[in-house]
Amino acid sequence: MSGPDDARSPQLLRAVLQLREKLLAGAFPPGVRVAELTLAPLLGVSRTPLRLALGVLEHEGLLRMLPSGGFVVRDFTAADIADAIELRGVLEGTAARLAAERWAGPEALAEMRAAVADMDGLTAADTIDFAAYVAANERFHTELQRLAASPMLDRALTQATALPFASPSAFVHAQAELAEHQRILLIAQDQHRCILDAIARREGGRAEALAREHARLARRNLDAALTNRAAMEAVPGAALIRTTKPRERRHARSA
Amino acid sequence: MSGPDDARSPQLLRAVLQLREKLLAGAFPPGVRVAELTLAPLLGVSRTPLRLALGVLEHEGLLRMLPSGGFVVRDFTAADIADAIELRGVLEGTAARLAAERWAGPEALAEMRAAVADMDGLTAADTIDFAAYVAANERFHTELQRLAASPMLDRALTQATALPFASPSAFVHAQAELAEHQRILLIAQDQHRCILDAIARREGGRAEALAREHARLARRNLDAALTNRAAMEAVPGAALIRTTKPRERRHARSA
DNA sequence: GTGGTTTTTATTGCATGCAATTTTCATGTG
DNA sequence: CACATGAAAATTGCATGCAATAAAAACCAC
Repeated sequence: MSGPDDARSPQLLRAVLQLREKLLAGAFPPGVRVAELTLAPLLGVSRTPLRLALGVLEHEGLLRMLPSGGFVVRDFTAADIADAIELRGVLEGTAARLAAERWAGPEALAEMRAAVADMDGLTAADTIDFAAYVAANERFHTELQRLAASPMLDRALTQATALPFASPSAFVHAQAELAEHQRILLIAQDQHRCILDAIARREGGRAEALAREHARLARRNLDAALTNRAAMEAVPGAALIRTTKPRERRHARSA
Repeated sequence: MSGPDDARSPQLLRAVLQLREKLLAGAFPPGVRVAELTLAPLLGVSRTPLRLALGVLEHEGLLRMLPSGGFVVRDFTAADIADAIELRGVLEGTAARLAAERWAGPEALAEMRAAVADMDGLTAADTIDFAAYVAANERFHTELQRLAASPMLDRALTQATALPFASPSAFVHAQAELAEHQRILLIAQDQHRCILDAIARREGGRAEALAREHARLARRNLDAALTNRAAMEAVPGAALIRTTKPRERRHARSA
């Protein structure tokens, strides 16, 4: 799902993985301070790698740095999420355009064609295998990124999709709770086909517009999920979404 | 120039600033390993904050992490820089579009108007005050970002412009060395005016297209500078640009 | 001289102690 | 009861020691 966490040392990796999981699961409510001395024994690592991990998670956007030092759990408004999705759309649109302009060789689009074919089969079935669909969807988006052949764009996309609800598959599970999920999935799949077609024909502008609109589908899912409690629960990182007004948290105690 | 380095502790800040300056000045050639024990005394900080600083610079893109641990100085191809500029164009285009859609209140555009007026005056003069122009230019781009009112986009733009040659003013100094610099500056200034006009009229699509093309001007400057040694020297971080083929650095010794 | 192996050196990653600072709690005052 | 003041506790940021590991050097066989 998220970027390459590898190439990092074991302790740091453990700390990042565990802490990220806890944060997304809502183990620490937004606004509370995450204290090193509290977390270190909890995660089974020392303060040094833990501090690095906190920096990583801050960079990912899950934590916010305090001016006086230390970190607090971030919260996200619906507007934040909408903007994150919009940003992903812009970046994937650029990836689609670059892919259309840059692919070369007869086999260049084979992998993407395979991913689309997979999803074709899955969406045609009566009951949808969501896990398999998510896998194929990720494959499609990863391939899009690869075809763009732009390390700089890679970096930007990695950061943009690091936020859990900005990832391409963020709302797939939530869709299962929605009445119109079958219809939405069919539309998404048609967009996949059209994007691939535009790339194959080197229609960069069309590919970009389509990829943007494809992300907008996630935005619509967000709007739908915001009025559907069961759907919202299925969104990763739901615990970090601010539902109430900027309420006065008298004492946002440490955790 | 770059993002908010504040809110970080003094030692870390010192390390980041000094090391970044040294890297951009070319104190360490690309490919060499930056060893903590070598740098710590050089920068006057301990290894702990230095390690954090290395992480920051890696995130900025100036350093690359080795699988075996440690960091090496990155190098950049012309294609990398072109893509970084293209990416900035895409993001600033999005900022311009959002600004057009979102600004409110009679005074919202005052600051941007002032920046444009400043540059109008400066470009009309016989000899151009480059320092003042750079300042006004930064003001314009900062204001564009503010008007977009999107924290997520802010993050992406901050990362994208962190690379020295991707910053909006990266090639202004290099322009001074080019024969056609006066003409280029006039074009750039006209683009500023048009972007502002499009935002004021809420013509989002036009604002986006203009901002993209505005970044393309930097791309043209890059192409020009690549064939002009004096101009290239004036580009920040020129020492990190790979000019030769991926030559075999037998022993890229530590520094 | 070249290639492979062992020894030596250098470097990173981690743990922990300490001082400075911030935050919290308690107390007193209007 | 609100608010300012001061003391106590907690927390961060930094420095440094140590073990594991990677890189380099030395060495030897061919």
